[in-house]
Order: sequence, then C-alpha cells, then structure tokens
Amino acid sequence: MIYDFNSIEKKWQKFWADNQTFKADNNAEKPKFYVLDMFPYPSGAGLHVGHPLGYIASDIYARYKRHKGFNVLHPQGYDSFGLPAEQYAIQTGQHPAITTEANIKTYRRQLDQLGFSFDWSREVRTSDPKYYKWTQWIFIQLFNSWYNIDSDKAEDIASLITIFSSEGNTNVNAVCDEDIILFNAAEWNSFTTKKQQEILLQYRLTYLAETEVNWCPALGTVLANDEIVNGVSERGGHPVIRKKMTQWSMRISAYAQRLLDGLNTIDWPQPLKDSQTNWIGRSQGAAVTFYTADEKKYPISVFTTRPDTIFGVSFMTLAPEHELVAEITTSEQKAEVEAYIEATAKRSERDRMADVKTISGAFTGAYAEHPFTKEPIPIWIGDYVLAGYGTGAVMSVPCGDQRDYDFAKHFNIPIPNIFEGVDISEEAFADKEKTIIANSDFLNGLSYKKAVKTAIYELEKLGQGKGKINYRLRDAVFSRQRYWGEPFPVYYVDGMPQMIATDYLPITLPEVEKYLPTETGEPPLGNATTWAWDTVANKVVANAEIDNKRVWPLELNTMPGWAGSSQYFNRYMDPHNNNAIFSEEAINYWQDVDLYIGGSEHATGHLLYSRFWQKFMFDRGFVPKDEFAKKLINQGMITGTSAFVYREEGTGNVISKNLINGKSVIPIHADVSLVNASDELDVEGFRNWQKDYKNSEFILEDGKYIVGREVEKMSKSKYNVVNPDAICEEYGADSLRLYEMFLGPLEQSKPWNTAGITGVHSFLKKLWKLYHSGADSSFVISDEEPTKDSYKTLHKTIKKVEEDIENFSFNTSVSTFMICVNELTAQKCTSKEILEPLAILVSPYAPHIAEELWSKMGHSKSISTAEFPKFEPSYLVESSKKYPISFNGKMKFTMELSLDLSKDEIEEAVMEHEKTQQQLQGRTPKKVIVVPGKIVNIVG
RNA sequence: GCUCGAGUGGUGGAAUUGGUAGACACGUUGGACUUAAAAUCCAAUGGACAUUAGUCCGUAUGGGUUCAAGUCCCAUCUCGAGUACCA
Repeated sequence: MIYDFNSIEKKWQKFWADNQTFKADNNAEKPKFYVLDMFPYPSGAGLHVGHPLGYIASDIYARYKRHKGFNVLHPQGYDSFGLPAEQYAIQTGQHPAITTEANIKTYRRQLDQLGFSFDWSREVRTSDPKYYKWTQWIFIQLFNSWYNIDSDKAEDIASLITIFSSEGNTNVNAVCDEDIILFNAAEWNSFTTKKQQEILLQYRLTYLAETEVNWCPALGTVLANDEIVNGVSERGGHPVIRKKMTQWSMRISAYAQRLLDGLNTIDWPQPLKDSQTNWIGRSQGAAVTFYTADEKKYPISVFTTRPDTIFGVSFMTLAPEHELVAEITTSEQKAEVEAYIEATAKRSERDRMADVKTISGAFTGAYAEHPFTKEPIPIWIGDYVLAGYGTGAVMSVPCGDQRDYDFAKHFNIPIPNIFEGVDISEEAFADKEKTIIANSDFLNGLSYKKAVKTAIYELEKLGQGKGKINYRLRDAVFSRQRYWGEPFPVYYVDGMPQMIATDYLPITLPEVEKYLPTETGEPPLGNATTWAWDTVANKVVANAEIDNKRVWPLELNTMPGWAGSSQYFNRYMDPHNNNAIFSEEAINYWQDVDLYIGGSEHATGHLLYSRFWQKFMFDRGFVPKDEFAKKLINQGMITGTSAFVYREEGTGNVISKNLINGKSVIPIHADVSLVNASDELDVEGFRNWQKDYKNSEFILEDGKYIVGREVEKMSKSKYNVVNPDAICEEYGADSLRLYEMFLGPLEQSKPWNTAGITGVHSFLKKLWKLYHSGADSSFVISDEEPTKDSYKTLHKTIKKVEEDIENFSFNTSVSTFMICVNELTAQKCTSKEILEPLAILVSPYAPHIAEELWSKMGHSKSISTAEFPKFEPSYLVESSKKYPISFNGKMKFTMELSLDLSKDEIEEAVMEHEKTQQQLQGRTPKKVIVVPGKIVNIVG
C-alpha cells in the first residue's frame, strides 16, 4: 500500500469537520490553554507559502497541548474591514462585502487544506454586524469613562458628574484636555446641558477634538503616521498634506505609564518591547515657564530633560506654528517671520525629511527673561522644533545640545559654556555622566544628578517650574473618512455628539451609491440617503426626515482598522453571545491568551492599541487581566527567491547567466514556476508567458538557460510567489507543514526554495514504510518486545521533541524525527510499543498521516485525544562513552571508556593508548584535563 | 544618526552550563536497479596538500580570556528590522 497523501488528507479533514474534533468547551475540568494567531486580512491574492508559517507553528503547539491534557482554545477569524476591498469597490462598483465574502471563501479553503486544528465554530469577522455591535459597544464604554489619576484607572463618567455637581472641578485630578476652565458646583449646575457636554468631552477617554492630521487629498482620507512612507501615502504614493479636522480621538496617553510598566510583566520579544518603549517615549525632566521681557509678560512654557543646563540658555526657539508667535513678533521682524512661517507650511513632510541638515529660522524680535539671571533671551522660531511634541517650545542650550548648537552657530548666537573643563568649540557636549556644571551660580560644581534636583527645587521656589515626565505617545485619532469600516454609534444634537443606547446596536453600515468622498469633501457615508437617527423610534431613518427635534444626523466617519482587532481575542471566548461581549463565565475561564503568534509589523499598532483597550476593560471590571497575552512570538518572514533572465542591451538577446562576462545586460524577473531546481529556465514557457520575448534569441550554455537568483520579499510583481495549493497537490499538506518548520528557526526570516521539500516528503514515505513492511507493503505492526536500541531511539526522540516544542524550536524536531525513522528502519522495528507512541509524537507536525496510522492501529477516536508519550530516562542510561581525546585543545582521536572510571583511571587509560604516545612523541605532558563524561585534553 | 537583531560548507540550517564544528536535509558526483525515465537504494561531499596512513587551515575581520571559544570580552566590517530633528 502506497502513501496516498491526497486521499488521506481529504479523509481526515472531513473527519475533523464532521466530528467537530477541535471544538473547545467553555467549562471543562481540564486546565485551559489559549493559542491565538493574528487573524488575517482576507486579500484577493489568497495565501502564499509565507502566510501559514505562524499558523503551522501555533497549530503544532495547540495540538501538543491537547496531547498534554489541556482544554485548548485555538480559534481563527478575519480582520475583514479594510482599504483594499474599498479601493476595489471604488474602481469597480462591487460592494466590499461581496469582495470580502469571496476572498474569505478562498482563505477558508486554503486554510482547511493545511489541516489546522481551528475551532471554526468560533469564527469572527470584524465586518459582521453581529461582531461590530461589540466594537461599537466598547466605543460607548470609552465615551462614558474618564481617567482618574488619583485612583490611577478609568472610571465611569457618572462619578465625574457627581464630583462636578457637588464640588466643581478644582480638585479633580484627571487626564484631560489642556484648556480646561475651572468651575465650582454652583457654576456647573447653572451651565446649559450643551456647555456641560462640552466640558465632559474634555475628560472622556474618547473625545472629539480638532486635530492636525495627515490628509491625503487623492485618497480623500486621513492617514496614520505608519501609513505614510517618505512623505507620501503607503498605498498609491499620493502626496500628503497637514490639515486641521474635527475627529474622534482615543486618550491612550492616559495609559502611557501603565503601558510601559506592563511590558515588564509579559513574555514578549525584546525588540518588540523596545519598539513599544521607544514609541511611548518617556522622558523625565522639568517644565519651565519663561516670561516675555515686555510689559505683557506672556508665559512660554517649555519642557527640558536638562534643567541642570538652565544657565546655558542663550535663546529660545518656538515651533513656527506656536500660538504665541503672532503675539510677540515685533513690527520690524513681522515680515521676516511671516515669510518663514509661510515657507515652512509649504514645505511638505517629504522635503523636511529629505533635508534634515538645513538650518532655518527667524528672529521674532521679542525677548524672554531668564528666570534666575533676569537677562533678556532672544526668542526665535525654527522648524526643528515640532509643534506636536512637548509644548512646541524649547529653551535652547547650545553648549549642551547639538541641534541648538548648530542653530546658534548658523545665526551667530552666543554659545556660553557651562561645563567645567570641556571644549565646545567644535560641537556640543551632551554627556550627562561626566558633567560638572560651571558658570551657573548656585549649580556650580554640581554633578548632573544633583544639579537637576537643585535646579528643579529653585524653579519651584520661583513658581516657574516643576519636575515633569513627558511622553512622546500622542492620543490616537480614531476617525477615518472611509466606507468599509465600523460606523460610529453616534448622532449629533446641535453639533454635540450623543451615544445611541446600547440596546439599539448594532448600527449597521448604510448602502451608498459611491464609495468616494462626497463633492463637498464629506466622508463616503455622506453619500448615504438613509443615515439619520430617530430618537423616538430608535432606528436609522432617511436623511429627509431630519427635523433637528426628533431626528438627527448620524456620524459620517467610520472607525480605523485597529478598532475591530483590539478585543477580538476576548470575543473568541464567547463569540455568539448576543447579550454581552462575552459572558462572565467565559472570560473567567479563559482569562487571557497563553500564546500569541504573529508578525512584528504590528508592534506599535495593533499590539499597543490592544493593550490599551485591555487595560481599559480591566479598569472597568470587564476582564480579569490587564494584559491580554502572556507570551508572544513573532514569526519571521518567508522571502521569495526571484529568478532573472538577462537581456543584452543593444542586441536584445537573452543571455544565460554565466555567459554575461561583463556585457551590459538588463535583469528581468522570470516567473519562478518556469525555473527548475537547477536554475534552468523553461525557455519555451518563458516565450509563451512574455510575448515580447516570443522571437528573442536565447544564448544558452551547455544547451541550457541558467537564470540568476536573488532573495526578495514575496510579491506578485516580482513573480516569485509560491502558492501552497500546488504544493499540497503535489506533496500534501503534511509535507508542506513539515517543510515550513524544517526551513529554520520560527523567528528568523528565510528564503523559500521549493526544491528542498522532497527531503521531508521522502521522510514521510519512510515513516509510512515503517508501518507497512508486509508483503505488497501491507500494514504490519507486531506485539514483539522492542530491542533496547529501539527503546533508546524512541525515548531520546520523545525527550528532544518535547523540549523543542516547549522552546518553539520546531525545525530541530523535524530533524529529530528523520533521525528516529532512519534508526528504526535500520533496526527493522515493527513493535507496537514503539510505533504507537511515535505516531503521537509526529501528529502535531503531520496530523493527517498520524491519524491514518493511528486508525490503522485499531483506534476509533482521533489521535488528538491520545496522551503524549512519557519520557523514560532509564532507556537512555549509558555505561560507556566515546571520549574525544584532545591535544592542546585539538581533537585527535576517540576512545571508548566506561563511565564508571574515576578521573585518574581515565587518565591512566588514555596515557597508555598507543596513539597518545604517538602524539606526544616522547614529550611529557604538562597537564592532563579530564572531565568525566565529556572530554580529555592533554596539554604540552 | 540612534535602538535592536544577525553573520557557520555550493544552499537551508545543527551544535545543552565554553568540551568531537558542519547533525538533519537540499544540491552535486559516482554506483545499483531499469530498454529508458521516474521512483527507490548504496557511497562520497568544508578547503588545501598528500590521495595509504596523514598534515595544515577553517564558524565575517583583528585582538584578548581559557587546558579548551561558533559559544565569553574588546574593537572593526557587512547585512537586516524598527525609528526619524522628541528638547
């Protein structure tokens, strides 16, 4: 009987589906284990061989944990809102829901054929109204919450209203907008409802605010910083400009410190933690207030990490956008300042980035007063100061900061030296550790640390400063001018946002004629004709019914891509619950994700926002853990191996790689499916594929055309995409699963080369043969007592595979299986004692063949219910060891010695050996190092 | 520029606390079987010299620690990822 993988795999995939083998129970006696993959965006291109890498790894782990007696939750779903489907809709008029549905079908078929043990009964789709009902629900919870710094957590907005109406806001310590007015209880109670709502909005965790955004006119949308590459949109490469818009924001900044602290409690890759740490960008220093030297005494607050250098300030720099600029600029300087502001506004992000070195700025003509020396300090504006960071103003200390130094040099501003014994004639001195402060009044002679403390103390005495921690992390804009996203459960009464009661969720996406922004520049939902909220009937009605009494307009923006993915891991716990985002029983049973596998590209997007929402959900008592994933692994990327043919310039001949010899050629991508393992091109196939080359002359070497190879990212445009469907057809899913693991460590990126798959495929055939040693290769398994060697082979395999899986070293397990099967084949082992546990060992990696062998051995239940074989160390105990005998650290020969020997006995035996004498050639060794069980090294 | 990660045969990669470098595969070469091909099996395969032993060199480069270094320390180079004037 041959190994007919195609029918075996189909058979077991059907068995698993029919029997719901991997359906997870929400209240089992067994301990829980939650293995999660980052769910995919279902793109039109389908899966290529790089996509399943992480899914295979997590599937192996999930299957292993089942064997180990855990109740495993291993769900899968789709992040199905997103721009590509919308772009396609704009181009073709096809509704994104239809495109998405079709793409999901392809994904599902491709995932199924790989034999994953997903519990598909729990599938979620972010674009499904039954799912996004709960995304809208979370939004409402955020709206109805504020961040209390005293309790250091989010609380219900009702508690804030209670405080306002009983004592006003003077004692409230909250994370809120900067421009808060102070009021007492009586004033609060006398405010109009609208006024009260305006004030509350300044405290809510999601709030409407005027934000400066990256507006892309061509796409009609706002882009996040990470959606802009080199100043143009990542998709399409359209120009991006800065623009002010009223948008929903998330007060993630409230959680900056906790997001930082939480990193210490989770087992995530260090590079990922580092990039979140950088993104949050905590810096400790002081807020200092300077006052202008004129009679108006405008306060200018700055943030500095170096309050110890305050006596080195020789000018101040404001961002050109700073609101004080217009107020303080003198009439003489007005023209110059305005010209500079205009020039910077025109400069695109791209120009600014490409040109970091150019120093530019303008003098405002105004002066500030130094808090201690009372000397006048000139106030400049310069675009190296960013309006969006800190206060948009800096105290410039040219001797201690290179940018300030460069600016001062360029504009001939004095550079006072406040460091003892340091030369600053060439560059600024930014070292904190070796600093001794000089020329600084009461700070003279102090070290950095002491000077910082003293400076802050003195500033506080003056009432002109205090210690402060600043974060780079900005509140996250949550509005998108797009169609294919979650609608907000929000309508507007007199311009003030109102939440729709959660009973009436979901608010489903309206139908529109066109998916583009409206002619008046409103988002695509502005095209909807049935998009108004009837506050009495509590339903969406036609826009024509808007009377601004009972029927009001609905929000036109939709939510960003990360909305749907920020709590999906919790929704999987109870995905069909229509009364709650999840039941208490479900969340209390599953708690959190034990293992999360996905790409590192989500480091500062999805993974930061999810942690933020999780902490919010924790504060409000919805979830028991404030971090959602205990352990996270980034799988590396599988790159493609592109193939190139070379067209000679001039002649147009296509020259085989080794015949180029310095000729001037242009490399052209060839489809990798036209190239065999020996880099030979199917010339006829190439001619038929690229009609332009139909009649070109191909210059061959030894009758073959040899292509060039290069490792690149797998993409359609490089013709290097390898599709898993064809591989499953030719070698089977088990081969593909094994091979993807065999390629190398999970976390490393590595190039794909289909040729190597024959190695794991023939391993599976050998495995099959081990169980089919009868006449006509029929199934044979015996009750014979296994040999010692067979036991040893099995148990060293159990040990290694178990260690490997626990350490996520899946590549080495595959090698271990190969060695095991090679050895058992040589031993002619047919014992059930050995072959039964072997099938279980293999089953997480190659589940189809394992199920088939398992059932042939007479089992009626799935192999996934079998217990993982227990490692028995006694089978590996050795009585002797083949010692490597080294001379001066270099191994010369080996010697078999009993492990019972003492150090001295070993030394004696080694010294007596004739090869030792031969090596020594009569010399007496200076020293003999004996490490029992390891090595002998003879020195001298 | 800064932060982080990585450099091992022709290729993917192995190598526990420092203890036989190159496991396991791919590829290549030779052989068996076959009319032939595929499949399968056997042997060789880091480099150089010697081809019988054997000797020397080898884990990016240069130093160091050690009886012993791919592994630890210092410096340099190269590649990859993240970030972009963060005061």
